[in-house]
Amino acid sequence: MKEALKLINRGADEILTEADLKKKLESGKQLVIKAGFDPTAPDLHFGHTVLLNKMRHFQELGHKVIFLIGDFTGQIGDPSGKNKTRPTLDANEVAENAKTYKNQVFKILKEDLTEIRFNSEWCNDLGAEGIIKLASNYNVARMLERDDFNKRYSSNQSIAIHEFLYPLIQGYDSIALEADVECGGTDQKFNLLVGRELQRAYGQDPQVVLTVPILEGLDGTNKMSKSLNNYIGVDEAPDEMFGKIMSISDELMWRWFELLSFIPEEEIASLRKEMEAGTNPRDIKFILAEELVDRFHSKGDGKDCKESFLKRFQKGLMPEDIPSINIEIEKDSIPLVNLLKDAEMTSSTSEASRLIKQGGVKIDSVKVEDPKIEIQRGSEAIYQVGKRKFLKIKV
RNA sequence: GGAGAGGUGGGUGAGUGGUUAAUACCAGCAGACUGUAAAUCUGCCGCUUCGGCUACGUAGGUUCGAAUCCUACCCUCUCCA
Repeated sequence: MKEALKLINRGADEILTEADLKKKLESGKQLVIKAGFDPTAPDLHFGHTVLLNKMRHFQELGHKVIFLIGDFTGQIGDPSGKNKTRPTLDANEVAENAKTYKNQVFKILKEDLTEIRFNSEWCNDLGAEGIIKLASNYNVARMLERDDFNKRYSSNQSIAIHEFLYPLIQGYDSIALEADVECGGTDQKFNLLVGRELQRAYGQDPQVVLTVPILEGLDGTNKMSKSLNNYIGVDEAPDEMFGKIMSISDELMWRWFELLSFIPEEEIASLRKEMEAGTNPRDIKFILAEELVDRFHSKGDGKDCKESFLKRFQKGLMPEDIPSINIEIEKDSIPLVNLLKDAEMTSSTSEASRLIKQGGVKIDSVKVEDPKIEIQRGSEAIYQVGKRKFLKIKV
């Protein structure tokens, strides 16, 4: 029991309440562990894995994990006026996204102890009556306690009524699933607590709320998210993943060790001492990068990445596995700027021309000086844009 | 329903008829320096067939000329009912 609690506590931000958790664990029954995911963004990144790791811990203790896809909530769409219109998903897209999730989550979760569910299963039948009944169990004053509502309310920004419904529906999911524990990021704390109260109102044993810290993205300050483009996807190629991990700040490295690594805490502490004693922080970052690449690819890939990384940057060599593409052209030659755009190495010809002027474009390791050069048909070369983008293009 | 305030490039936010593709800051990108770190410095930061073209909520209008003036509409916020 002590060990179980220790495992669950590792990397957790808050457990509400630990006494309740202990009681549930002691009951000896298989607990239902729930966590919700957005159906519109099926690509998991490292930020999500903090949560998945925690769910995995419960599985190690024999409990059942429910990976809940909020397709019902996703259908309602746009949560706040400013965020544009969120595309509403049809059943096919949802199924497609669920498949993507499946391919990704089982890199961490145990398949036999995981159920993938959709909240439309029960929400579609809720009806107006059900929603009103649900809403009657909560009140506006409490709702306004939620941090983001509070901020918007006091700074005179709009809060749409249906935004109040989201936490309620999320809570209803817990009722439908009879969840024993719900896990989520710290930013979900309020919503998770609503679930707790609603379960009580519906005569259920309230769920334990477990929050995990939000992982900072590559920039080191903002939370990792796709829209900020500061993320590492679990599906990314080994080299890409390795490179991105190496590019994080030393500060952030320790945070990632804490939240993503499975290395025992004591060992992490001694690594920190090593660094203070003069070890190159880069070498310590290698340990992190290797571990994570191994986890999301195959054992040994991390080491390979490290080797090619060293080759590339210490000796200034090209990476080994450069993807290559063919570009068809109509005339006998094509301006370089257009080629780069067509190959999607830059987003526009203007950007390409800018980068060339700034010395950021190389062909076969030779810096391009003239933004107007043309590439002849039949040529094949390795193009480099910036430090990280390499592509072999055959014209 | 009434009165008022406001909607500017990824974000914050200047700009009230004319060198304004639009001040400034942040973010982002490239280069230098490094450990593909941070910090710092430098440059860039709408698109283009390089002739131009399209941009300041939307649609019209006034004008030689509008983000700036007028009209209608849409949206957000405040106060009153």
